[in-house]
Amino acid sequence: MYALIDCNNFYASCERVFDPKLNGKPMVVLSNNDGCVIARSNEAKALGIEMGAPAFLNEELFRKNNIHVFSSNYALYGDMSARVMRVIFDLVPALEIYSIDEAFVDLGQMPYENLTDLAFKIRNTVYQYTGIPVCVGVAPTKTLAKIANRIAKKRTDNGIFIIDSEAIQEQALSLTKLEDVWGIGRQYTKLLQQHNVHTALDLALTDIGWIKKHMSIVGERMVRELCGQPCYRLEDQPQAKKGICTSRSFGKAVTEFKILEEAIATFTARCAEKLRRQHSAANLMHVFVFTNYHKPEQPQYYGNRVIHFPMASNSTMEMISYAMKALKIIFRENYHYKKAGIMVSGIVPEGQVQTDLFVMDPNRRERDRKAMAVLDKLNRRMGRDTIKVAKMGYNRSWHLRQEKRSLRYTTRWEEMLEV
DNA sequence: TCTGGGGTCCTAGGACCC
DNA sequence: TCTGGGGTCCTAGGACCC
Repeated sequence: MYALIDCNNFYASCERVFDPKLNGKPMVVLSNNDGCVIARSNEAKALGIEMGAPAFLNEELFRKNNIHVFSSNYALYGDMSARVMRVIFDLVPALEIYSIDEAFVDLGQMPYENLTDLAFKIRNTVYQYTGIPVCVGVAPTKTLAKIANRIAKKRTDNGIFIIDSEAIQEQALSLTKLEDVWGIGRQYTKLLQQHNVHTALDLALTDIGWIKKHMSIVGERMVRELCGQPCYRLEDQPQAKKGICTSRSFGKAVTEFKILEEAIATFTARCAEKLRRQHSAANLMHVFVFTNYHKPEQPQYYGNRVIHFPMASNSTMEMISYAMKALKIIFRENYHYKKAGIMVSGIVPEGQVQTDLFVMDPNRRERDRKAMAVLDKLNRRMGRDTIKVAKMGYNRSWHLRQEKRSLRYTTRWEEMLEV
């Protein structure tokens, strides 16, 4: 059996832990740059606020209903997530962290009474230790555990739902709409509805050959999982990423080359950090800049350039020097840039970098490696960008708009909650 | 003034290898 | 008479997830 543990309205719940006045009140959390609604409390959902709704179109609605609005505070959510995961990990044999607010657990052959006890124990302990409410769904496959969790959230009072018999499984499938199945997106919903498939139960009963033909092996696995046949195991060892991207929309449009340089240098430094954290190096870098496509009346431009490194790298200094060259090539005067980013790929393990006989001075690589190790250590201990490359600058004009961010209660001494 | 930021996997087709 | 049988790697495009 698998359990899926999913935090309720996670970002909203994190805010409530440190400001209990918000309990029972409608509230939303906005995306980076205060753009879209990305989390809603139940009260906000009940008021009809849609996921992904642009904030500036809903200001009236927010005001009229006294909805509390927050900028996203990823320092807080990331740290709270780590705490929730640690609490769960202490109670179970193996844990797969699936997303910032979800985890799968493999429960093996545990008997029913123990499953129920464990599910309650997880729910109660996480709430007691972190203040975050979670729901637990238990079923013979991951896809069914997703469905069980959904039912636990929407249709139970105690936040637990266990699929442990064929009768319950069939009932759970018949209560689940097609588009709510894990792996069914917009396109497959359209395709399947044309073939008179409307619920998860209809999908489970669809001819597997037809599924394979129209939805590939991925669809076949999904249908088998719905029938109770496990096709996915617990992945408790996180895999190294195959591509890493750091990109941001700017708080306000950028026209100056120098400011764009600082943004690109900063994004590159983040990508290099992420590479070093997973002990990888990249062979390719993709640099891109955008104007604002929501404003078709302005001149539009999309500039992008791919750089092949002479040797795979994860050195912030080296990568920034390549990124700056790419930016010089793609930059055009007189455009209002709204977004930029860096993507790295061709990722290899740090210890398996194919060396180049002619290009790079091996002494410099070794010097960079040591410098990066010291930089990471200092920045981990003293805070991000305590030591940084000068090109990343001090100009904050391109930074995110975050007008309503709460304090970083758990990661900054100076922002700790005062009682 | 104003619309997020990350990821994964699969398939088909083309170019190449022996 | 009548044109083999195996592979790999890369890219683009399309689907999906949180």
